[in-house]
Amino acid sequence: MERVKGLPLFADVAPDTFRVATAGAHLQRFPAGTMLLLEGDPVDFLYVLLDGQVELHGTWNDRETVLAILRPVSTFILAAVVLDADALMSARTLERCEILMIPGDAIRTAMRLDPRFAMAVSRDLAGCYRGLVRTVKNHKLRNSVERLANYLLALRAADNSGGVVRLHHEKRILASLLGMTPENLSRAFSALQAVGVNVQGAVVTLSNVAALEALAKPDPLIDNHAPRGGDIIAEADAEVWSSEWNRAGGVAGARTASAGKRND
Amino acid sequence: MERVKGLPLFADVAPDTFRVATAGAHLQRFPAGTMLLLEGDPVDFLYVLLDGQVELHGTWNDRETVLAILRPVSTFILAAVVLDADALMSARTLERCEILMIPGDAIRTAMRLDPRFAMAVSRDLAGCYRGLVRTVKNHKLRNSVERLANYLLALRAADNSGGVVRLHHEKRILASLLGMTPENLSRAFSALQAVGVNVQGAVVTLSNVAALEALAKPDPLIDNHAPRGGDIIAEADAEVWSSEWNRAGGVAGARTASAGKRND
DNA sequence: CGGAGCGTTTGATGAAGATCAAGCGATAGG
DNA sequence: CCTATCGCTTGATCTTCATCAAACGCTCCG
Repeated sequence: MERVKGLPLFADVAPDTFRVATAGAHLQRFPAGTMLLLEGDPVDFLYVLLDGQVELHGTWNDRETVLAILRPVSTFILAAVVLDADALMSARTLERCEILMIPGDAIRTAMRLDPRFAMAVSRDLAGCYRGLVRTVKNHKLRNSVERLANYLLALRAADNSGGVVRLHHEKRILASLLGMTPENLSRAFSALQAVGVNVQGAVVTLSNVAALEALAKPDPLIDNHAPRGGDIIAEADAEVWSSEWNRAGGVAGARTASAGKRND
Repeated sequence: MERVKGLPLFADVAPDTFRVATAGAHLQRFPAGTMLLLEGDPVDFLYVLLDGQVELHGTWNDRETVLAILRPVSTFILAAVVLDADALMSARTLERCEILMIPGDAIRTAMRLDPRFAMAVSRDLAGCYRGLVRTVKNHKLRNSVERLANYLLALRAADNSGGVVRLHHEKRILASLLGMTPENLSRAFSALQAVGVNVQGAVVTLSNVAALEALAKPDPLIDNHAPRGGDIIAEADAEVWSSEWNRAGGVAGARTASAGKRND
């Protein structure tokens, strides 16, 4: 429960509101591979992932694509809860998970009672929205090798790791997340050997980060390199971090220069 | 000003809040082709499009893609305002526009004062978020001909038009929005001739809607066919409409059947 | 009226990515 | 220990989409 109170969503909230919101909430454990929610289902609960990994995916016409992979602590399907609408994504556990389920009614009631909570919900949603904007830009503006290269750099930044990065998921899931087939992910990795990327199972070594960056051309307006863990847990925090880092000049103002050039 | 008060964002709000929020707001006219905002810029205002068309786009590495096209009445870059973050998208007028600009501070202050307003902001953001989820699914799960087919059907539903649909934008902009080149949009239109689609400038005639639907396989979890205009102006309203329509069974429960099949 | 400019279309070609098929390598179970 | 399974890789082939080039049709304007 303390971990829940520590969530950005509840951090700034009056004790009464917290009680209202978490009334009827229950903690539940799920085995790996459990369908938590099927797209099209009405959404009765806000889910808070406390431990494990959850995959959000969408299907159409016998095709399936992974839309996001969540790691603790994060909330999901908040948007559907706010609107009391049907889920647009399905949710499935990738590992054994510990999840807090908060009734949607309680959330909506708490929002009406406490403007600080409503504000926190807005911030959370705004963060998720901006995350999706980044996703769309990533997919429409880059090819698959570029997406993979930037994914590796983002992972490096998030985990504050040096030249060795660990993939957190199976490669076929990563492939779907990045919008390609497992075969092409494999080929994309080989293509990145030329810039010092080597793969051994889940362990990826980046022996030439400069070359990788030259190929990837990471952009703070697509890739959020906020270091996760510590202060930054919610998307919203990462977004604010990104803007501030950007304003402070980022990497020697590299972005500023290119922004000026674009001003034609 | 009455049109602003009529926005879902302000509809349910106390008069005091409305005054706070619109303090310092000013109405402005812009000619066609004006850059309202460049990605990476700090966002000082919430924009409310009252007349004209605005394009939101993103750039990377000399490539550019259209992310959304807005028509009145709609607000934009609300997410950046809520977080006081930098813009992730650039905004450009496509025609002469009439735009209300509300200082971001005023919005954030109003949210803290009035939970109903904060709730309205949350609903708006949730609606936009779900719109983007639909966009991502559309792009990752469908090829270009399928995207065009569904775009035409959505246009038909939105405008409540029969077999004749009018494109609201230049084809090269539509192409970018749908994630393809102008050349391929042209070819996609020719491919759709086989299912009764004919193009003459901006006028598209759908002489065989059944065949078009068989090819497009529209899905309420990707395509929101809420009829725009009338009650439904904001994305959030459209989302709620979609869920309710879906629960009521939609087109003879077509969706329900396929959802059941997916339950394997 | 004629021509410049622009958006669109059409065709030819090339690159990126999907699919199909087979083989590799680890892990789990008999 | 052997083998079945599963995820991953590799190669060959095909589809989809982008690019390049040229022509068409339209509007605007001298």
